[in-house]
Amino acid sequence: MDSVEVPEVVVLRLPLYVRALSQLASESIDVVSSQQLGSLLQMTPAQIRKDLSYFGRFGKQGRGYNVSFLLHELQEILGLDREWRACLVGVGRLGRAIINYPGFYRENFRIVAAFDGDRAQVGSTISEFNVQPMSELSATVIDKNISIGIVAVPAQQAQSVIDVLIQNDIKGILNYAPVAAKVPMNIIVRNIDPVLSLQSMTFYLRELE
Amino acid sequence: MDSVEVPEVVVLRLPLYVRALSQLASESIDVVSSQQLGSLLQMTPAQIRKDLSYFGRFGKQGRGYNVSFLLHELQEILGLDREWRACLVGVGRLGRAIINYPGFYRENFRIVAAFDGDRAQVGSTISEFNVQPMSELSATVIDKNISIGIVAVPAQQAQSVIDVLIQNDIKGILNYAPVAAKVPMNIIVRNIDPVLSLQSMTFYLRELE
DNA sequence: ATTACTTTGTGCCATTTGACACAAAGTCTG
DNA sequence: CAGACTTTGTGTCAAATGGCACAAAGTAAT
Repeated sequence: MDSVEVPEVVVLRLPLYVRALSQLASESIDVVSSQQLGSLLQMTPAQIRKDLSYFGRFGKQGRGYNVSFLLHELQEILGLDREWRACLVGVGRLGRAIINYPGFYRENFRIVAAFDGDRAQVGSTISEFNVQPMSELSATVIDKNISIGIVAVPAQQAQSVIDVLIQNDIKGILNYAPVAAKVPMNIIVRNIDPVLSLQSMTFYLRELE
Repeated sequence: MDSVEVPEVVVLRLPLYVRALSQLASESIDVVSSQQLGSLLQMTPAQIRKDLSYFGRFGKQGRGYNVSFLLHELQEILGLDREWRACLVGVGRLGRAIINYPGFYRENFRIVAAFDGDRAQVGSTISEFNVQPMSELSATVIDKNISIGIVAVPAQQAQSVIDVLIQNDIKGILNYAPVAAKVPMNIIVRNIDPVLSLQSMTFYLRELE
């Protein structure tokens, strides 16, 4: 099947296609060309076609791509045709915002448990979640079939939290802490770090003044 | 000076170096080699040296880099040796979390105004901010010398908000809305989109089950 | 049916990006 | 101060990435 390894950059773009296609589907648009998709996403049609060609031949010459067909194919490729369960670690300001963010739920990501290393937080209730101590992580991950850990603790504690998650067989980590996590190669980490984004932005803004 | 254009990938990595160096400085470490920095950040020493070489010769052979010197140099290169003022657009759940996030302030990014297109929100007070109507954006941007716009409105309204920001001479946009913003080339956009991150993560998690 | 379009999938090439490896320059030890 | 290390900065090459351009395959209109 995948005789050639799919480059990671390609995988990173697939969700963009999924989002654009969802949008088109919701507008009852049946067919879309790589041209149109490209102008929606600000990228060249050739890149879109090439990305898709890693996975199959989804289009029709002279016509384009069937929106709902391609959408479903991509969702299946990305594993979005199922529910994913995550646990949150850290229920400070950031953690609470994450729990209350409806965007995860809408895309079939379920936060099903919340942990905190701070004794003072444990036992409190945050929007229907009972905040559990880290010692219960092991049992809860198995019990609730959790595969993703969301890290929202201060920088100093992040690495040790990540270590615990990995020890408990978590394979994917969404890291909001401002640290470069050290993890084995088979663990997938995604960092959310608005400060880094701003700090690279100012390099270009600076030149304008 | 910059006879060769600095690649954007390099600029994106500089903030990582700044962060690591800050960490080292706070531990009173005076000197660091590209080797050590590399193991901290999980990258090859050669890449670090090459990245830095775009901007100057900061190291000493046989010794490494002076931490506080290199830190200051990079901060200056990135324009982090000054304060940057931003306005927030959208004071829903996400916007409120952003306002209350102390990480921006700590790194010299100041949110100095908050706007919302929703009449119902305008006039309310959110942690000392008076929420202003979009009609006041133009005057406030000039008045408060704002150069960055932080977009935290629903997807549907994002593009029009971004258009307004650009019309008012905002050159950098931190976009939390799940849309591919259409902007002229001279505008710098950084997207914060945890759902996209998760959706590319599951591609790899899926293979494990 | 024929002709003029449209659009895909991909071979090919140019550009970008990353890593190796080494001379040059400095440090350290005895 | 000599010799063994260490480490930078960069020339060179290899790999990854992106875009062009075109044959093949379809559509549409007369």
